[in-house]
Amino acid sequence: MRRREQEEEPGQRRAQAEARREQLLEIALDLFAKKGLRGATIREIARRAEITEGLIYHYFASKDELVTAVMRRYHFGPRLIELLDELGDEPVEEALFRVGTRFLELLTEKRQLVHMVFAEVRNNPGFGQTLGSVMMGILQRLTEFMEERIARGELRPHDTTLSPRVFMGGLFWYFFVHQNLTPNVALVTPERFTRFAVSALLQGLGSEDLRGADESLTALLASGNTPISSKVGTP
Amino acid sequence: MRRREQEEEPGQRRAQAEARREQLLEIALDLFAKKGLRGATIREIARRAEITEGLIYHYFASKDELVTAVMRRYHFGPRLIELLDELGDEPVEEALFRVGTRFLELLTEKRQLVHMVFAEVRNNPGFGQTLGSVMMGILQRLTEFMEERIARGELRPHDTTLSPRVFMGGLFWYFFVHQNLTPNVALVTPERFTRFAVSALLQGLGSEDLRGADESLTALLASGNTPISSKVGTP
DNA sequence: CATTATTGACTAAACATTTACTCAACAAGC
DNA sequence: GCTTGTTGAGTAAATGTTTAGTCAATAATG
Repeated sequence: MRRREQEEEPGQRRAQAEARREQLLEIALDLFAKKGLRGATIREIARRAEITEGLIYHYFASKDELVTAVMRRYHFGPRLIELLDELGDEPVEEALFRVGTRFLELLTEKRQLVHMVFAEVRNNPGFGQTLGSVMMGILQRLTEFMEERIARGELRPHDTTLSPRVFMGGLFWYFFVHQNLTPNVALVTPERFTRFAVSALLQGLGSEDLRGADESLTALLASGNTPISSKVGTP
Repeated sequence: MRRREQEEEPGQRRAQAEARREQLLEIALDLFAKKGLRGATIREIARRAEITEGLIYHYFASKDELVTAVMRRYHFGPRLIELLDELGDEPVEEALFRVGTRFLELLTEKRQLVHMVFAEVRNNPGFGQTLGSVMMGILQRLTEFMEERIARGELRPHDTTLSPRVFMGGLFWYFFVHQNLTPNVALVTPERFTRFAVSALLQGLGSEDLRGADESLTALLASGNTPISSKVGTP
C-alpha cells in the first residue's frame, strides 16, 4: 500500500503518521466490537494508544469519521464476493463446501468488524445499507451458480433465490452461535458443520436419482405455492 | 389519564402505579430496541412517558435494573420452548413447517426484544447466557424430535445435533434479513421460506427412496468425518 | 362521619461524571 | 523556517442519579 518506489526515502515522518493512524484504526475496531460504538469512548482509545485525546482529532475529524474510517479500512465485502469466484468447475458439493468453509474462515478472521456491524445495524442506517448490498451480491452470485448447476443437470430445478439463503443462513448461524454463545453450544468444527450443511442440502437438491421419485415435491421446491399436505392450523 | 375524582375506587392508586410501570417498561423496550441500551436515555424515556426523569427512579432503582426488568417482563424463552410441544404425530414435513412458521411468527411478534438482545449480546454477558441456554433448549428438543423420526423410519440416520442448527439457522437468517436489511432482499413470505427450507432439508434427510442410492453420502451425514472428495486447499 | 396523619406517585432542580470536541502552544523532522 | 505530529488544559453538552419538596389518595383516629 505504500508507494515508496519512486520517492527516495520512505519519509520517516510520514511513515510514523501512517503507523499511528493504523494503530488508531486497529484499537478503535477492537473497542467498537467489544463495547459498541457508543460504549467505546475517545478517551479509552487514546488511553490504549498511549496518546492524548486531542491527537485523535488530528487524524480523524470526528468520532463518526473514525467509525467510517474503520469501516472503510476493514470492510471485506469485495473479498467476500471474489471468494465466490472459486465456484469453479468442481462438483457442486466440493464447490459449495469450499466456499462455505472459506466464508466461515473469513467471518472468523474479520469477526470484530462483523460484530460491530451486526450490533449496530439497527441504529446506523448506513451499516444496514452496506450490509444489505453485500449480501445481495453474494446471494445473487450464488443464485447464478445454482442455475448453472441446474443447467448442467447436477441439481434439479428449484427456487434458486431461496436455496442460497438457507445455506448461508445455516453457516451464519453457526458462526454467530460459535462466537457469541460461547462454549455452550459449539463443539463442532467449521469444516464439519459446513460439510454437513452442504451434504444435507445437496441431497435435497441433487438430481441424481430422486428426480422421478416424487414429482410433487420437485414442483413444490420450484414454486413454493402448494401447501405441504393438509391445511396448517393457525391458533 | 386521571378521570375519576370523587369516585372511590379502592386500589385506584395501585392500579395507576401498575399502569405507569407497565408503560415505562413498554417505552423502554421500544427505545432500547431502536437505539440500543446506551442510545436510549432516561431522559427520552421520561419525555415519551410525559413524566420527569426522577419518577423513573421511583419505579426502578437504576437504568440497569430497568433493563433487567424489561428482559424479565418480555422474555419469551418459555413460549419458544413450549412451541416445540406442537411437534406432534403429524408427518415430519408438516410438523417442521408448523413449528418453523410459528417460530418466525414469535420472533416477529417479539422482534423488539430480539433486536435488543442480539445487538447487546456481546456487551452484556447476562444476555449471552440467557440466549445461549434458551437456544440450547430448543436445539436439544429438536434433536430429540429428529431422533424420534429416525426411529420411525421417516428420516434416515444422520447427525441430529447438526440438522436442527441448519434448519433454525436458515429461519433465523430469514428473520434477520427481513427485519434489518429492509425491502432490499425479502419479497418472500415467512410461510414460503419455511416451506422451502423444510422441503429442501427433508429431501436431503428423508429416507424414502434415496437411502440405497449413495451410501457414502449417508455415512457422511452421520459421521461428518470423511472428506467430500479430494483435499481442500487452504491458501 | 369528619378530621387528621401517613403514604406514595410525582415534579423541579441540581448533582457529579462522562462525553465528544477545541485550541493555543510546543516539539521535531523536513 | 515551515510544516506537522503531539500535548495538555479546557468547554459545553449530555448522561445517570439524587435531593427536597408538593399534593392527592388512602388509612387512622376521634
